[in-house]
Amino acid sequence: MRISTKGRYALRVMIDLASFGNGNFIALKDISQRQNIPIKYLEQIVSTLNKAGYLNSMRGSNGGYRLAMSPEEYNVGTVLRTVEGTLTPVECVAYENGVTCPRSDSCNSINFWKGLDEVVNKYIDSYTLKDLIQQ
Amino acid sequence: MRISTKGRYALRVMIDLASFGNGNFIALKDISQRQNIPIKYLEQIVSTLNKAGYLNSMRGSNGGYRLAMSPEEYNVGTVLRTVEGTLTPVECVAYENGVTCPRSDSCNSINFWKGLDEVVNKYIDSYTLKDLIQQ
DNA sequence: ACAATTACTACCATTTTAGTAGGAAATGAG
DNA sequence: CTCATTTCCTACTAAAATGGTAGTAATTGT
Repeated sequence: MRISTKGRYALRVMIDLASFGNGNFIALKDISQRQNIPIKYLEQIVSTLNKAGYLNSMRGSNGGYRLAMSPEEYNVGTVLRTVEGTLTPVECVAYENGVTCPRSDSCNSINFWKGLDEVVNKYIDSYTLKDLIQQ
Repeated sequence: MRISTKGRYALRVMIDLASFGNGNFIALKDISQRQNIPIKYLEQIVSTLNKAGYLNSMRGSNGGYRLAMSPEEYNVGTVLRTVEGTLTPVECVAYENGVTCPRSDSCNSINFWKGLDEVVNKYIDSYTLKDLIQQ
């Protein structure tokens, strides 16, 4: 039931960009130093966030990343789901379009798990990046 | 953010005992067959539940396990936490008696994570074993 | 005595996590 | 135009966690 470093680091990157960015491009080198996260690992995480459209990037000297939107427009849940892949507590909750678990007919717990998935997502979706910065 | 097989299997064992037990001792062999879970793996999980006092056991022929209480007295959250170890989304939330994360002074997210921990535990604690059986 | 069952402990293959590593492509500065 | 700096892309890897297997001792009813 743990959030991996990818999820935690992703939030820290977003918080860092929101706090120190001010609309300018920030190099990963700087974020890496401030947040004490290996730059090569950061690259991978930021790449995912970038492809998802949450960041703007620029190469070359003076390059870096910046937020694509303002902090209150980022939903923490969206960011976490993007880098973590999925947050469903059990696999069957993630099943789609008609696929069902082989045990589904005798399963007593599916509604319990779906409910857990719901409260988790509802909670993390109730936070924006701005909320985190203001802590 | 996944619940491991230990947690899922533990719930299925408890549900099985509640459904087929009727106060009698049920051998793991039977539960293993009904639930299609390897008996040797079940032994480990059930051992944890037994040591926690949730089950009564008897050795020898006609031996097995039975619930130590009635289904409505079991809290699903308690069972899950017992077999899964901890359910905290990030390590620092589990810290106790004064131990703090080295980043705690610059951390914006601790309250967010604590809140997540709370909604998860509150939800799973709102279910009893009886609730699951009645699904 | 013996078959059936729990109790205990060690081991192990696979998957996931948390990185490392190397180089290509782009970009601004000089 | 060249060079330092930075993102972009892909492959690799050590360590930990997961999901079991395996063997054997102890207990109990028949």
